[in-house]
Amino acid sequence: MAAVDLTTHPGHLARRLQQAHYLLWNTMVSEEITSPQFAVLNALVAEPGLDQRTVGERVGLDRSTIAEVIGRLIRRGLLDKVRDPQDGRRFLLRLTDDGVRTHRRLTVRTARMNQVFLAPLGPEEQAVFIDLIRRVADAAEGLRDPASSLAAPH
Amino acid sequence: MAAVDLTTHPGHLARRLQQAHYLLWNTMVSEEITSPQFAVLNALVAEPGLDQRTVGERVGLDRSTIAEVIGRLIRRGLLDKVRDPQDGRRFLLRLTDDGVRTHRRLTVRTARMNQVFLAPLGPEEQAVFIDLIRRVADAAEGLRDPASSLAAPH
DNA sequence: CAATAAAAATCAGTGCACCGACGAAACGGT
DNA sequence: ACCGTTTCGTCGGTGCACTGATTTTTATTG
Repeated sequence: MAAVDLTTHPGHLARRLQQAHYLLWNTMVSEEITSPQFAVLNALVAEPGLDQRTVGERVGLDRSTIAEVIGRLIRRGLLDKVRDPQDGRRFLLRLTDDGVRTHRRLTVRTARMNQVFLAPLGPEEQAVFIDLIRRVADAAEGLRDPASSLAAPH
Repeated sequence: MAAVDLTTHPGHLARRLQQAHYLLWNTMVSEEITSPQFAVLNALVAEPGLDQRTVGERVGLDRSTIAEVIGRLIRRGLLDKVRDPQDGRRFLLRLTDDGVRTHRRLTVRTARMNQVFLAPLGPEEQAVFIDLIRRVADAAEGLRDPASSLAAPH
């Protein structure tokens, strides 16, 4: 009888929120392009010619994951990857014409999806929600390396 | 130059929030038991003897995923699974002694982790945050089957 | 009571997300 | 010019999450 009420646990709610968004994306935006894939396209619209690692940093994905996502986008012909002539370790990324078109087409739909997603909240609440979630996420992300003496006992 | 500011997109923020929580869980709670696994243990502390599908419903996981999670918990000896004598399709789930101990041990740590996670917000903000995130998640989950004419064009 | 429908679980396939280890390229200082 | 270090990308392994198809068992209906 020592069970906990998970609906008061932000982590559990975060997971459910993310899943709900995943489903809504599939029905309202695209079944072929995922939300992380769109984030990569978007980062390259803003800054063409970025290298792989930096794109991952911009959208919040580690090196392994970004490599997979980029691999899929290249296979679908939305992205090109060329070795940096200045630095042979890097790959420079660039959208294809199809990639640009896809990004433009999906941008409209993401805006509509966001409206539906936030519809249960009033206008002021929506702004508060965005602000709170961003502050928590930012703080937790900054909580990674710094000597942090938060390690679990066992 | 038609790039979007993803820090205003709740879906993108939800993903980052979930990732941040995942990392914090690993450092502050356990590297062996994951948050969804703990949720399953917790559901079975509250209601011992549930079947697999119902546990999935309680914690918000579909049939495929809950099967995998339960498989891991059984392999680690935290859970037992027996056929329902009344209904041969079902498997009834029950915690082992080790499962009960693990749940108790982790409960304390999750509470501490939640404090750290929500620390960037003031006390009232924390309550608002929980309320908003729950309302959005609940609404989006209820948005699944009902004929919903939200389907994407292409 | 047999044919059919519904429900529980599994399986195959795709995709995101992490870690740790590895190889190749570049940089730094001596 | 050289050796050690850092950095970029890859690879292997684990785990969550979904869909759609299949299997087994139960329930329903003609």
